[in-house]
Formats: sequence, C-alpha cells, structure tokens
Amino acid sequence: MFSCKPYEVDSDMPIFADEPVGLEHFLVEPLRKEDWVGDLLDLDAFQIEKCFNMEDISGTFDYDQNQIKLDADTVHPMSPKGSEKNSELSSDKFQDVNTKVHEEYHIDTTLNDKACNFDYGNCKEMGTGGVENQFQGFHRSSSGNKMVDLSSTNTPVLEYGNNHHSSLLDQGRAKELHDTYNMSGREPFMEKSWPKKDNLYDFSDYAELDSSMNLVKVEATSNVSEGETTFSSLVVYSGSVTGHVTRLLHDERSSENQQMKRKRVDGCESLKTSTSAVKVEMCSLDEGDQAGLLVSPKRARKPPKRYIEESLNYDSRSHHRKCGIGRKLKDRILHDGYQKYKWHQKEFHAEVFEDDSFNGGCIQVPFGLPMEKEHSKKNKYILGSESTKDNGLVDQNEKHDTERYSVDSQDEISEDECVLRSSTQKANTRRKRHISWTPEEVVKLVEGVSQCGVGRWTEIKRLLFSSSSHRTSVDLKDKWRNLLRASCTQLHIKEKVEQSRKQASSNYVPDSILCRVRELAVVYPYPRENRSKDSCTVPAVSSFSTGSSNALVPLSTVV
DNA sequence: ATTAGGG
DNA sequence: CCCTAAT
Repeated sequence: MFSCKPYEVDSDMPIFADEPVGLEHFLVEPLRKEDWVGDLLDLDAFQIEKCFNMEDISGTFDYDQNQIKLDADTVHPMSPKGSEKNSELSSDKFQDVNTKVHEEYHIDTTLNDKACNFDYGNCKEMGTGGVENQFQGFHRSSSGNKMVDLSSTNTPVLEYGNNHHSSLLDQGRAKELHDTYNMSGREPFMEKSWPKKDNLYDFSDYAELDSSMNLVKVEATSNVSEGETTFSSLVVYSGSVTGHVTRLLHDERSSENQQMKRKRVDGCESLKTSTSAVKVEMCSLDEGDQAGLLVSPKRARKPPKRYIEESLNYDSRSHHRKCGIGRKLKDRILHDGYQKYKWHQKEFHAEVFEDDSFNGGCIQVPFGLPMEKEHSKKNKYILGSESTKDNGLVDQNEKHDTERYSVDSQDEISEDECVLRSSTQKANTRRKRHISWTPEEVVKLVEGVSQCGVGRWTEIKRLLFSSSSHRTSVDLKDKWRNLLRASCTQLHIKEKVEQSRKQASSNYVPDSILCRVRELAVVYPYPRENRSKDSCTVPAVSSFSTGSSNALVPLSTVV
C-alpha cells in the first residue's frame, strides 16, 4: 500500500477558481510496463495480474460529506465475488446514488483472490480554493510487494498527457489537472496490450463535470460466465461541491484472452464547466491522440445498419430501462459528437449487454450510438407528424394535405412508426408506408424547385412542405427525380391509354406539371439526371416546343 | 446535417 | 422508399 501526498493546486488558478472539478478516474488502471509510466513506477517488478484483479470493487465507495465510498450495497453489481463467478450478474441493475461529493471521495476496491485495493482517498474539496487531492494510491492488501508512490511519479504522467494540449493550458496547470483528475494518465497507452496479463480488463472511463447537476448515478452491469467475465459499470457522481463526476467503468476480463486491453469511453467525457479550458483540455485529450489507440486492433467490422437497429431495439428497450440509465446521460454519451469514440462506446454497450441480448454470441457487435440516433430521429419525426405542428400556419392547401395525411397516416406514424420502425418493421418491411404524392404536392414541389432551384431540398421542404412531415427533403429529391423521369418518358410515350389510366388514379400528375418539370429541369439541370434528361428532352424538346410550349411559358413565367 | 445517387 | 457515400 502506498499513498500519495496531497496534491495542492494553486488557488489562483482560474480554472479551479470556482469550477466544477471532476474526478476522472477512480481506479488506477493497469499500465503496460513498457510504458513510461511503467518505467516511472518501476512496474517491471510489479505484477499487475496480482494487483489489478477487479474481483471486488465493492470494497467501499462511499459518498458522504467527506467521503465517497463505494459500498458493496451501493455498487454491488460492480463487484462480482469469487463465489458469484458463475452466477449470472447481467441482470444486475444499475443503481443510482444520490449523494454529494464533498471533500473526499474514497474508493476502496478489493479484488478477491488477488486482493487488490484501489484506494483513492481524501479528494479534498475542490471548490473555490482549488483542488487538493490526497491519493492514498492503490495498495495491495495481501501479497503486496511493491509500493508505488504516485505522488512523485504522476507528475510526468500528467505532463505527458498534456503535452498535446499545452496550448490550452500551460504545463503546470495541465499537470495539475491531470494530477487531479487523471491519476493514471494512461490515455496514450490504453489500447496497448499487456502480454503478461491473465485477465483482460477494459476500463472505460467516463467523466463528466456538471456544476448544475447534483446527482449521482451508479450503474453497473456485470456478466460472469465461465470463460470470461464481463464487468462493466457506469458510475455517475455529481458533487454538490464543484461538480459532478460521471464515471463509467468498464472492466472486461477474459481468462482466455491473455492480453489486457485498455479502452476508454472518452468520447463520453464531457466537462460542462463554465471554464472551457478544462473542458477543452479534457476533450482535446480525448480527441487528439487517442483516435487510433482507442480502437482495438481487433475491432469488429462495422455491422449492418439493420443489425444495429435491431440491437438498438434491445438496447433502448431492455438495457436502458433495465439499467435505469438516464436519458440525459445516455444522450450525453451518445451524442457527444466525438465520432471516433462511437465505436468504443458501442463496443462498450455490446459488451455490457452481450449476455442478455445475444448470449455472448455477439460481443463485438457495437451498437448504441447509431441506434440511439436513429431512435431519437424517429421519435422526433413521429412527434412532428402527430402534432401537425404548424397547422395554423399552413395555407388551405397545406392544411388539406396535412389533414389528409394525418388521417391517412397518423395511425401508422404515431404508433406504427414507433413500433414498426423499431421492432416489427425491421423484421418484416422496414419501409415506411408509401404515401402517394398528390398533384398538390407535386405542384408544390415544382414550385419549390422553381423558386429555390434543384438540389435545395431542405429549403423547399422548409418553405412548402413544412406542414407535411411525412415528406422529407430526401423524399422531395426522390420525387423530383421521378418527376424528371416521368416527364421524359411521358413525352416519349404519349400514350393516351397511359394518361387516362393515370388520370384515373388520384395522384396523376398533369401533363402541364410535367412540362413545367421539364422546363425546370432545363433551368436547373439535375446533376446527373441531366444526361438522361437531355437524352430524353432533346427529342422531347421538339415535341414539347411544338405542342405544349404555350402551356410551358406561363408556367415558367409564373415562376 | 444535406445532398446525390444507386437500388 | 431505402441505403449509402460524400461533403
């Protein structure tokens, strides 16, 4: 066991002046001995496999006035006991802990057989004065041989971590930041493998600072199966003092796999602080150097979208309800915008849920982010169509359309959309129900094209189709493309039978409209449709100019 | 997020 | 309509 001397931060540091301070890492992560950290810590003689056995994190994790303890009660799922190794822990729920982080947090983790303790004690009040952390370090309870004093060595660690961000923070502050938040400072080498590891660990750390929030969530899921043990936990701490810390721990152990991977969900890392320096620093850390390292070389290839969506289904329905993960948090995680971390996060999710959803069969299938994205998108869409938001804003024509489609499609959009889109539909027909384009819509589209030009579908949609939520800009584009084709073919064919048949149908597009489409096609050549259009229109123009030129001119002039 | 384009 | 790539 060793301890770190309290690290004091100058109170004049504006960053910490009155900023939320997050504790990014509670656990010292196994380090690769080749790393400089290993050198610094003299880990050559340090047998990691004995020290980083996350058998029992449940030790104490107490959030109290002065202390944060993680008790077995609180974070029970996080601590599969040796006796529980074969038990199914996947059903463990994430637990929410609403406590306040005050002056200290204390994490004492005991790993059962290897008996490893991580004891980060005395994280002093990080309020106005500054940050004072006292790390007791990680100590080995039983077979402790080596003592590592982080207090002396973590400075270089931090330096390393902040090298890339010196522009944002000066070295000293950066170091201090990392001293404070990043005990292990292992970013750069997280993905490196550790040949001598018996177990495979995967820690995903998610730190979030939000001064406005005072909630602590602890979510943990673990799956223990014969061959491998998947342990993951999501811990969100929010301190009333200066901020709340969200932490996401992910530990994956695999006895079969003889290497250790270090991953990180830093994409989730968001520091909502008014001082952007801290946030920037942290984020840049995440974004900057870790792109390649975060991704495991063994990363599975991107799964098909369908598959992801199916996974999403599971994810949204089972996992997050089950685990009680907050929507806000989830959104934060999922939409943080750090694309490069999506994979990692997805892997995290996959690993977390592998037990339930796929019985361990699809560990590597990442899902979560795209799914979430998709999901929210759909929901928004649904809401929009349901509420028929701008009912009052639309003209009569649009109102007509809206009503029409509300009656016609509301059922499906509101319910079906939700259900079909996500679960049922993907199984069978994922398509959204076909809604024929009405002549009114076509006219609107043509007008829109004449006004905005081809290609500005979003604008057209905004101007003319704002009320009809079922027509997306993509739909407009597709429809225009179809109109172009139709205008071409109709010119060529000119079949009365065809026309009559079309006229019978409700969505018959009048020839005049098609003529206008042709004209607009000339004015606004469609990127590639242009060729086909030309091939069509060259002969078409002749017939068109002879026959319906008069009908066309007014249309164009109207535009 | 939009757009273009293939299917 | 769906899906994807490109931007």
